[in-house]
Amino acid sequence: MSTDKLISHFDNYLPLDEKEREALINRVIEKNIRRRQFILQENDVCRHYTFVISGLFKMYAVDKNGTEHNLQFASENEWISDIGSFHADKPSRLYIEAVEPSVILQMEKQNLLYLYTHFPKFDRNFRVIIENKFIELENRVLQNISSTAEERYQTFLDQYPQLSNRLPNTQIASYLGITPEFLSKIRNNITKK
Amino acid sequence: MSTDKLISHFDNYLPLDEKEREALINRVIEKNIRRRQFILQENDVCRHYTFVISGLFKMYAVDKNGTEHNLQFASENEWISDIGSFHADKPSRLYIEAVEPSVILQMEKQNLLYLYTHFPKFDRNFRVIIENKFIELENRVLQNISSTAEERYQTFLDQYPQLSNRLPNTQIASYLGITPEFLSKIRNNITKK
DNA sequence: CATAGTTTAAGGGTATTTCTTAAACTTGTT
DNA sequence: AACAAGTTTAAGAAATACCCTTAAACTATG
Repeated sequence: MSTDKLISHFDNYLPLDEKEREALINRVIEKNIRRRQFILQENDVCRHYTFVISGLFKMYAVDKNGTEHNLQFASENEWISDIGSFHADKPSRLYIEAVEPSVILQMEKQNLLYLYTHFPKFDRNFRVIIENKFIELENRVLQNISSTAEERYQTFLDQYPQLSNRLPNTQIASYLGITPEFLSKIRNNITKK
Repeated sequence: MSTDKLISHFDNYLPLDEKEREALINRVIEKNIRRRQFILQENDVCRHYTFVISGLFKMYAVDKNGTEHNLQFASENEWISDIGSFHADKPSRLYIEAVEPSVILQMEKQNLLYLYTHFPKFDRNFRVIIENKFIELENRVLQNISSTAEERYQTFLDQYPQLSNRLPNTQIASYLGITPEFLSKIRNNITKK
């Protein structure tokens, strides 16, 4: 069962007991998502925390020129959500789109709040989960303000080797904040070395 | 008392009851910090969560050329810490330095863990606190990958007007990921408009 | 409380990085 | 097979860094 993956995801933190497991699996819904299908679109309120069982998503904003800017990727065993929109019930500026055919588990806000209220362990576990995501994001900001595009690309390859195989370079360029043409040039430079 | 500021900080989340307040104030230490004094230096393990009562700090990394890159500022009623170093007990790559004479409250890891274990509300409150910081950081990443230096500067002024008065432009440039000279040019451009 | 020392801001010139545009080519999808 | 999406190349333009000078604004302390 795909809920097993979610249960054992929590083994990386404080493992769930029987009651918590049951409460959790009764409050998530499994969905199959096609490639290019959206689970969040701009101006919609983000209503779910999404846990990826298999597949790959990108979360991005579209600027006034229509250019996409990738804020985050999420693959197996990762959570993805616009948590600003989710918690404030306000329209999102972001899209979340499947890059590969995917299977996900989704939890609505009222259900997450139920878990938080009745089982403090979820507060704890999600605190630690988001602390880790925060650290990751802090490193990314540091890279962005201190490194050249080529260094950022190398770091991306080192840090997410599996992702770099599953994503087209256009998507990686968008994540790094550079144009696909310039990434192509960087790759050419690296090859020559 | 400066601990009152900390207590009422939590009123923005789930307010603390009498026992929680007492547990909290018994586990923090107040310190006066001089301008330019460090509360964390590279290669030291970050041993405290620091809550700023008054004053202003910058957290930054120093690259191989000796250039500082500001990851974060923290003023009144904000938490600052290298949480990666703090939780993993590993040497930090960051400095936290007072930009102004400051008063802080510091909590050691064992005390924070005590609060987490005995009063679930702290898990909850720190989860929400870090969720908010995560959202802020996500917005900054989006800015970094999608906007010009001038746009980022304008956003900074709009978002942190008080900070922009208390910080020299060199520090703001470092936060934005540009050179002080280029920020000076940007300011010149803006004036002309 | 004055002055020397340090930090900050601004300006100009040149070098480097990165973007823009456009076209050709390759690969993947239906 | 046909269309869409992704990659590469190249030339010129724009954004930004780098280096240096000068002047102004702090700040420490004799």
